[in-house]
Amino acid sequence: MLIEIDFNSDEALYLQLRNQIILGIATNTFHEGDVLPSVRTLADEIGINMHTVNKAYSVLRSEGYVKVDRRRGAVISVSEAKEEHLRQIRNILSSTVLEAVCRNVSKEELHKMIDDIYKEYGF
Amino acid sequence: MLIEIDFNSDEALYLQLRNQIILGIATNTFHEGDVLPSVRTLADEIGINMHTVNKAYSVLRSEGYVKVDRRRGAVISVSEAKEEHLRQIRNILSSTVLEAVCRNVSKEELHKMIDDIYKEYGF
DNA sequence: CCTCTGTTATAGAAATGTTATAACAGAGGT
DNA sequence: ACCTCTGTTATAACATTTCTATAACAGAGG
Repeated sequence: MLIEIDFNSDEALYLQLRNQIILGIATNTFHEGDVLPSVRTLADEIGINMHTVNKAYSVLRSEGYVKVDRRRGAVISVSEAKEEHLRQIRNILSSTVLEAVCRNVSKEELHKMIDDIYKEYGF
Repeated sequence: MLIEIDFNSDEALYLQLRNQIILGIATNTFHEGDVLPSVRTLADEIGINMHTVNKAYSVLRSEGYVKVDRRRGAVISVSEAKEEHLRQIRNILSSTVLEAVCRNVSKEELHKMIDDIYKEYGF
């Protein structure tokens, strides 16, 4: 998978990397059980430090997207704690809804946006 | 309005403040034209530095939630550049949708969540 | 044994967040 | 005129976070 990092972005490198990997999982570029490149390999490919990649992997592990095996490396393994995921996503959505309400964006418009995004990615 | 700041949160103080004010606007605690407390007053009330409040106000201004008048202070004035707001909200939603897809959260579940959040706030 | 994993421990540089003083210009009230 | 209230600007200092750089360690496999 092509990982694209924008060094001019104000988003932290390890978060960009996290997001790219989540994108990869969502779009089926990475499948359950796939092994991500080692921290050193990926760091070299992207041209960043090993520890930055390690931080991204640690975040992904703590969020339940990968399991890290000392011998095999980081393996895609999406947690199935759905209740917790729902809570987490609800939290993010809450902020978005508040901003939408301020901007006179209706519930229906948000629904449509979500549908559009699903279509856009072909889900 | 009661502004609640959590000093143990890992979220920056100025962002917590920004979010609380957006919450206030969304829930109609703050209305169009209302004047927010001066940076010094609010800083004293909360117990933080004037510049931190100023940063929150600056962010809110750049995002189109308030207009800052040198004589009157920060006045609630929600921008009406709806196209831009839609783009912005769509961006935030995109990340959320990707995470949802990874977690096997369906489009319908997201719709329901949004409806629930709207209900929760009484919109 | 050698090499590959992630992990840990330091250390330093750079950027960001927060606080602290101080001063300025503009507007309103007295 | 004077005082006081706005936001704004300019410094400075400090803590935290982010990113890099080296180095070493333990576990597993060839």
